[in-house]
Amino acid sequence: MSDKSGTPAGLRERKKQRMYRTISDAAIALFLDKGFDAVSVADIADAAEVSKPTLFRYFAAKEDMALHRFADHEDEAARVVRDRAAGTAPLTALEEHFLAGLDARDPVTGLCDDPGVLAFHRLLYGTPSLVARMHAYTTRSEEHLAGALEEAAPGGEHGALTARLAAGQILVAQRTLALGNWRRIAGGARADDGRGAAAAEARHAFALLRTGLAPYC
Amino acid sequence: MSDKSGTPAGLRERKKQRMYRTISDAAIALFLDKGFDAVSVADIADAAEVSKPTLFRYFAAKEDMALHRFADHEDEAARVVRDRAAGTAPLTALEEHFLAGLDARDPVTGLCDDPGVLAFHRLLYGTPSLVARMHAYTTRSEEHLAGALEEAAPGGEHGALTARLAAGQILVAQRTLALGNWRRIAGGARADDGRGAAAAEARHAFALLRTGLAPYC
DNA sequence: GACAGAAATTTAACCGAGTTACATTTTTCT
DNA sequence: AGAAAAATGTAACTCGGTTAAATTTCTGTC
Repeated sequence: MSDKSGTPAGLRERKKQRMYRTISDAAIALFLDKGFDAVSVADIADAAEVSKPTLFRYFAAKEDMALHRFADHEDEAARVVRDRAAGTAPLTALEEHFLAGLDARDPVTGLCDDPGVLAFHRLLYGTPSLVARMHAYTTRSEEHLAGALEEAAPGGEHGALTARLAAGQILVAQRTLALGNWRRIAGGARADDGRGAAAAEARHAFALLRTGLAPYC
Repeated sequence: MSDKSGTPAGLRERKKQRMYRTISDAAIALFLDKGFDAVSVADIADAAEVSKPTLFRYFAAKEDMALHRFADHEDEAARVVRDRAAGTAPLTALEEHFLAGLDARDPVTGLCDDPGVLAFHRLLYGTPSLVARMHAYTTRSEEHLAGALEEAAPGGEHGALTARLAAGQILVAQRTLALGNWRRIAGGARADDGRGAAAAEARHAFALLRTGLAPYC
């Protein structure tokens, strides 16, 4: 039974996948309860019922046990660009995707007052080493998006450079919007009440991306 | 003799300043020679002739011993905006400053083939933990620039948001340009030969900031 | 110029993240 | 069933960073 690539039915693979989740869940539960720095990897190993070296065969660093879920979204922006409807501009697709995320209270938009999500975001932004580690994910995200953008509008005098610049600017805009939303939520605002303002801000940010930084020219 | 703030003539203060440099210099020399990970903080302590706890009373982390010099440039962009000539737009001032940096072979532009600078950049970009740590500096730089931009063009519907977005976009553009320049230098190009292309790229990037991401609309 | 008190340094021990070597178990393939 | 391969556990280790307490060095006053 060796079905090559595609859907690996290997029992071992599924066990590995399950172990990822088990460790990640145990770690996040502990982090939320006591704070990142107050939890040792030995505590996590105990909770997940594995040994310490095994922990680090699944995750390269303690931080990744908390951030694992972000890895899945690493190529989200790139996918939105690649999977956009024919005739739709990349920026339009990204804007609509972000606005849809706002409506769905997607945690990555920052506009989400679910207590669990709120606690997780507080953990994230409140722990410098997690913020630092997340930057690595952002950087890869940027590279993926740059690749997708260059496919979308290839050539040109500075095609590759333009794609990299645009990718960086788009992601920095999304990050800025999400941080602003989260700050309001963390300050006690309710997601439902902030939706209108958040959408207006998002449209403003994308308009700025489209038409440039006129206020500073 | 207690001359308060201003220029602290304290002998102790000057000793402290000197110690910063001594440690930083010793650490960077060792890093360049053997690589960041192959140097232990004990090695640095020996070279700087201090004890390990003293090391960490001067620097919060091993990474900061290499990055200390970047802290000085943390508010450079903000200063350029604040100190611009009357009647000059912030973006214009920043563009001219970057182009001047290119001409001066300023290391922060990436266009510098001085062997020492090249080796340092190779160390920097080749060491993930240094890249991660540098992100903290970038973030603070962004906040400073956002503050300066809001002073420059206050008010507006989304004034504060616009300033934060612009700051992020400007710095991501500079970072992208510098990385591109460095990659060419690291690939063997000479700074003198690359200056024209680098300047063209810089102008292109700032034009994009001014007029928006038309290619993706 | 001696002296009391504050600040900086050293020593030694400690904690936690991450790694390594090796023996043991579990899974896969034949 | 059985051999090869992969995953796990144990124990010990390295290294970054911190802490406590004793000691030295500097500052300012009488």
